Amino acid sequence: MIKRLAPSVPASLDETDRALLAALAEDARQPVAELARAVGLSAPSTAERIRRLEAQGVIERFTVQIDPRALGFTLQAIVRVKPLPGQLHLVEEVIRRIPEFVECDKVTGDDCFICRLYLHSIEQLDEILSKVTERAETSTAIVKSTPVARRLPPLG
Amino acid sequence: MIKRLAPSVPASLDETDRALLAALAEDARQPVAELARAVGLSAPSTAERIRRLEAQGVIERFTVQIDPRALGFTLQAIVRVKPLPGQLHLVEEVIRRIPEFVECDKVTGDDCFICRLYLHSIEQLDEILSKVTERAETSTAIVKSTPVARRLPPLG
DNA sequence: GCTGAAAGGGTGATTGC
DNA sequence: GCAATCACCCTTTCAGC
Repeated sequence: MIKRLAPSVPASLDETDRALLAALAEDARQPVAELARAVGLSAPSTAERIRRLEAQGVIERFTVQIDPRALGFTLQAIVRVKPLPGQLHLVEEVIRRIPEFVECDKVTGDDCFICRLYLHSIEQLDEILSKVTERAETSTAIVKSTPVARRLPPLG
Repeated sequence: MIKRLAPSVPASLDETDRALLAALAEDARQPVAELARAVGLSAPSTAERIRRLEAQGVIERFTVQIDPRALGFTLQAIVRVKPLPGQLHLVEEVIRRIPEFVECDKVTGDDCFICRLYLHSIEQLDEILSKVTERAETSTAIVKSTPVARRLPPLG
């Protein structure tokens, strides 16, 4: 396992690093030789850069992207959650414990949390939200389509 | 490259598949032999399952998770966007073209789009939103913390 | 589905430029 | 930073069970 620096250490990335990250994001399993060709370096140099990007914490992990629909999650909802007075921490804990909440951000403004839910059915939405509505007001939006799927931020 | 089926083909996954996906999500680079140990199968069988999961489209891709802070994106915002009459498609196109919008869902309800922005500074927020506000009303929330970072949906 | 073995390829380290 | 080499490990594929 590679020793990582603190995550917020400012990394100075050149054009090659950015190209490398883009290529890795697309296919993290391609051979180093192929990556090297893509970024215009030799294989050893490329391998070295990948190690460095990992050590710097720029690359957090190598992972697989899983299609939620293939797992039966045919529905996505985005829910804004505004805890009732005194319920903030408890609401956060409840959300954390319900695995269908696949993402949750605490934000400024009236709605304290904005969360993403993966669901098998619309009935399940009701079932899950009922665990929250005793302690918070919720506002639900069903995802109809995704014009921009999670993508890389600009690397340039 | 592996031939993939349509993404929405219902995959019937057993416990072993789910364990395998969880292990891969955590570290997609670990040797098949290690994965095999984790799920209690032999290496060849495990490799075969991974191939099948790819062919079924359950695994969409092998990728790297990149820390946006390491790229200098110290700020995240979630913006609800409600296009003015007749501006829906144009707004969608504008969002698509601005790379700082790293995610955008079209949803039911009054706010047509819910988007995530990666930003270098608060000034940049203003700059980017100004490209949208001619054609839509926006409502912005700044991310203060992330109680639940993008995680796997329940595999059970 | 398993084991065992063989073949091929990629990786990682080293050396020298 | 590059190129070349070498040893090692991993993967893949094939038998046979």
